[in-house]
Amino acid sequence: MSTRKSELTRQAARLFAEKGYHGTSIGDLAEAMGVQKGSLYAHIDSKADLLWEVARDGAAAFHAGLDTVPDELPPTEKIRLALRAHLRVLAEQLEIATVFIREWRYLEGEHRDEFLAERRRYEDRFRALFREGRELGGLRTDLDDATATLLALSAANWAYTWLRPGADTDELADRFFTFLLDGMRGYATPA
Amino acid sequence: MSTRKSELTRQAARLFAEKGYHGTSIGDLAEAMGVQKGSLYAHIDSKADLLWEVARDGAAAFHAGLDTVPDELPPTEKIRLALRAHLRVLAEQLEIATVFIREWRYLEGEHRDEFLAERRRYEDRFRALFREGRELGGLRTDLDDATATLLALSAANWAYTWLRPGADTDELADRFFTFLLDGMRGYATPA
DNA sequence: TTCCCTACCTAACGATCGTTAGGGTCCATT
DNA sequence: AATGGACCCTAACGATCGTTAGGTAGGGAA
Repeated sequence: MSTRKSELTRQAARLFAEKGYHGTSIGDLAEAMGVQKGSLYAHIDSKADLLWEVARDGAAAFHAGLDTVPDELPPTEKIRLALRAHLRVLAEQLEIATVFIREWRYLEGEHRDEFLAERRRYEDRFRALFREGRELGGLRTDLDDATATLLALSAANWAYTWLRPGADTDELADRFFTFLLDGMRGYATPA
Repeated sequence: MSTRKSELTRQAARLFAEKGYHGTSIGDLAEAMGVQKGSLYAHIDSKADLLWEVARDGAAAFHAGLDTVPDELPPTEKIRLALRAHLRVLAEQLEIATVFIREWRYLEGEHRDEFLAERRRYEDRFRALFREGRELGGLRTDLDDATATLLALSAANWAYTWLRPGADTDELADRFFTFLLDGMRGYATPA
């Protein structure tokens, strides 16, 4: 892949995250590249394709994050590392991640279907960790793992709205993990 | 307020939520109203004003939700009811809530500032509940209430992406509440 | 030297954008 | 009968939209 093309998708991710897909014009992108807007079509077929490429890169980044979690660890430890991986991708590639989380919905047709499949697969991989934790130990045996996954992924996804690039996401992920596992109830006040 | 005007803001909320603010044209709005696009300007000054009105309605709805939580209850109970209120607003006014949560960022100038102030105030009201829980009992005395609030509000906000109108949000809120308070760790596996 | 590829240019296309001006119709109130 | 307000129309404005066609400059490979 040529240098110029990858620079263009980088700028696209930045602008789509900042101004939204529909709020970003081809002219904006051309200006960011220091080029006339017609010149962009040497690199892309359409604006929609650009969105697709950024969204696809985002999906790949999040999946790659989960891939770093070793298989043989205890389930709860894998959940902790999965949270770390998710937040790390978010902080290190915030603009691409923002497109993955928020702007993907402007995809149309096959691209949209393909994206949704990848996104569902990512959520399923996450969900499997909680099921594993319930079945193999670490988590409560009566765990509602669908709700548990929802809670964890909600926290993980919403972070794109407030996470600052360069933050210590490992420490933050561990704090979230502790909350999710142990809760926040006071010791002296049972149910 | 005239019937037509409020119908227009209703349609605006619906379309902004569905297609995004920049993805919705004045022509789309006019078509939804069964009217020529120029005719809309008898009711509004600009498209931006319309976004502002929907966002403001959203802020009012969420604040009104928190207002229903009685003051004299135990802190943890207030947190449970606050979660219920938030999810109820979400489910009952999903389109307005979506604008409140996602589309507000296309506001500009004073409207944007005013919105952000209301939003911050809402988060502060939420945060106060967790601080109260730590100080007055119910939550752990060593609670990191900033992170706790973040976790709860993340779950509450992200719900706009998957919540279906008409869902039993009270039961769902209680499930989230139980998770947040008691965690998901298994009894046989202490830290 | 010739050839091709990458990269960008200029110039324009038809469509659509948000917005405005001026006029018209209906109806309730006076 | 006259008034005024709510509501909508037509027609157009200048700007901007995404996209295309055809041409040019430079550099590395043949």
